[in-house]
Amino acid sequence: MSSFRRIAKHPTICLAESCINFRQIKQVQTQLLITGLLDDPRLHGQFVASIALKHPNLLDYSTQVLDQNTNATVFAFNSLIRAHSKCPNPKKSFQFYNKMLKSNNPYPDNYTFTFLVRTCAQLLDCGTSSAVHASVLKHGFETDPHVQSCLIYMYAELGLLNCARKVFDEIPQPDFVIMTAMVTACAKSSEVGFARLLFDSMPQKDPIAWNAMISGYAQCGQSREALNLFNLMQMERVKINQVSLVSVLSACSHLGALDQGRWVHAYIGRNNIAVTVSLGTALIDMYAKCGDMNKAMDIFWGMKEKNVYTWSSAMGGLAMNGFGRKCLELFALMKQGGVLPNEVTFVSILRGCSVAGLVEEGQMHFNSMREEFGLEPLFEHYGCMVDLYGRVGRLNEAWDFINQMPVKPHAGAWGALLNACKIHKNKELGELASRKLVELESKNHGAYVLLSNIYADSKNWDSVSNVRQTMKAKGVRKLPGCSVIEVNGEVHEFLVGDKSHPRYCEIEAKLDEISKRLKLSGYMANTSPVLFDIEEEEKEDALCQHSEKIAIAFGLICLKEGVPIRIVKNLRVCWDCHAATLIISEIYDTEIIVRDRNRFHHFKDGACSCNGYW
DNA sequence: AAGGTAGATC
Repeated sequence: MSSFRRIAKHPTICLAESCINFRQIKQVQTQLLITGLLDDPRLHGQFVASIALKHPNLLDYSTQVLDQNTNATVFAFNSLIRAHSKCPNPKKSFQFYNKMLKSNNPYPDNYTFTFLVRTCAQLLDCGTSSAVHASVLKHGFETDPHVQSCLIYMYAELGLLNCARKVFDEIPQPDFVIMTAMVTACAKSSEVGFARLLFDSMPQKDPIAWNAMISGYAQCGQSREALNLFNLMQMERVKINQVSLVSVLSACSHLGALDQGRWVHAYIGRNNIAVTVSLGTALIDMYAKCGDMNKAMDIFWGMKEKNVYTWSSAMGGLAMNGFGRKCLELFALMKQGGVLPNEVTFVSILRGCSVAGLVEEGQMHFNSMREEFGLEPLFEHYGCMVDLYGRVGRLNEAWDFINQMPVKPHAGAWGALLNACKIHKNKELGELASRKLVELESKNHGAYVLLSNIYADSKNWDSVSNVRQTMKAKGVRKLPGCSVIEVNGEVHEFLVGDKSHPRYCEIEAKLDEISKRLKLSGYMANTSPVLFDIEEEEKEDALCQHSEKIAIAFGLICLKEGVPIRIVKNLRVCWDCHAATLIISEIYDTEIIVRDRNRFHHFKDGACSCNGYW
């Protein structure tokens, strides 16, 4: 006979788990009381656990039930600690722990500590966390692998990689779950290189370990590495699941790699992979960030279940692609559907108002954040409001808004004002904004570049070179412009003045041709974005070397007629490139879609979706 | 009767 025995759940407990409301639970409790079953500590524990874990809205009630048996088991206490560690007020977990300690009955066990550590990870309070870690040591559970991986997870959440590392280093033979926790911890703290070393040293890796490493790369912005590792995962024939694909799609979104993203979409269909809410959301985000908003919305409407992530992604995508009103329509539907917006949703809403120029509507939504939804506006929201006023030229209101903000204006707010000053050519306010911006972020190249653009607009070359000199003195460098274009699933990257591409001869000839055709159509180079005070002709030459122009030329060479040219740029599109691209889309009769640092530009028949404001 | 590691909106 085996000594293994499984404790079957009492039928009344099964009944308690299937209750759907408080009244039914009360009935079950009465039954347990009458039959005296609640006096049995084991059944009492099961009952407490079934309420606490299956009915999180009745947490307070399960606490009362705990007190109804003076011999409550550690299982009952642990269940309540565990249930509270997942709820909005995780601090309550400690009440039960303290109660156990005070009466010495029952004693906390290794389970107790895994739940307490999770509570700390939820609370994000360093003092509490180190106190709990001390208790783990005091009770001698530091060698329990479950407790160890929870501790590593907790320190990673707190951003204390050194502490996580210390726990890890003291484990003589970490198993692969602990290794995976450490890989995640490193990636979260941007130590993705070390994460990879650990990952490579693992003798065996399950899909979770692979997914942890891939998402680590994706979250650190190392999107190409994420894709490379995903390919390796396939070559090693590791089982791919939804989590793998969500991370890969996120990498595609960052890169703007539409072909790769489409491949993932096809893979899902080919392998009959169930589209979970997060996978669907990742697909929407990928198509939106690659500029194919129609496809993104097809998926959106096709999803049965949608949560706040799904709605926010779709709304953010619409705003980013210039469909401000559609974004607001979606918000109305979201509210009708009973999904509550969060802070991120409001960033999308305010951006939607901004691109559509709907100032009053934006004000209304901004106020509703606090009044209707109890959400405190964050820096981003204030920045969006400055942008909202500034974009339509209401610069004074933007200025007033900044000065009346209840929080200290951050770089984003001044940056939005500065951009508005550039659009509406307000030199005085622009100078002020850029001075503030530089005070906050003395290495912010964007501030200097925008300011020198403002000066260059009025051909004030002395001031332009002053700005240049300040940049040089402070060691501020302009981030080199870089444009990416995908051709046949292959990603081609071009930097400013980049001549390194193997087909540069063809590209140069194409650039020449474009330049001639532009001139024939009456286009005049707007040389103001060139920061140097050089001769006009040289400036024109320098402009032709902007990375997006090189990428467009390459696209015209390689892509079939009728296929839109899609480009992802790391900076904002410059004014000259914008003007030139408008005409190129007309004379070459091609659609050109450019994603810049902020938003999309869909160029077609000589017009752009941004209407000249970006 | 229970516990450890991976994923989406900024």
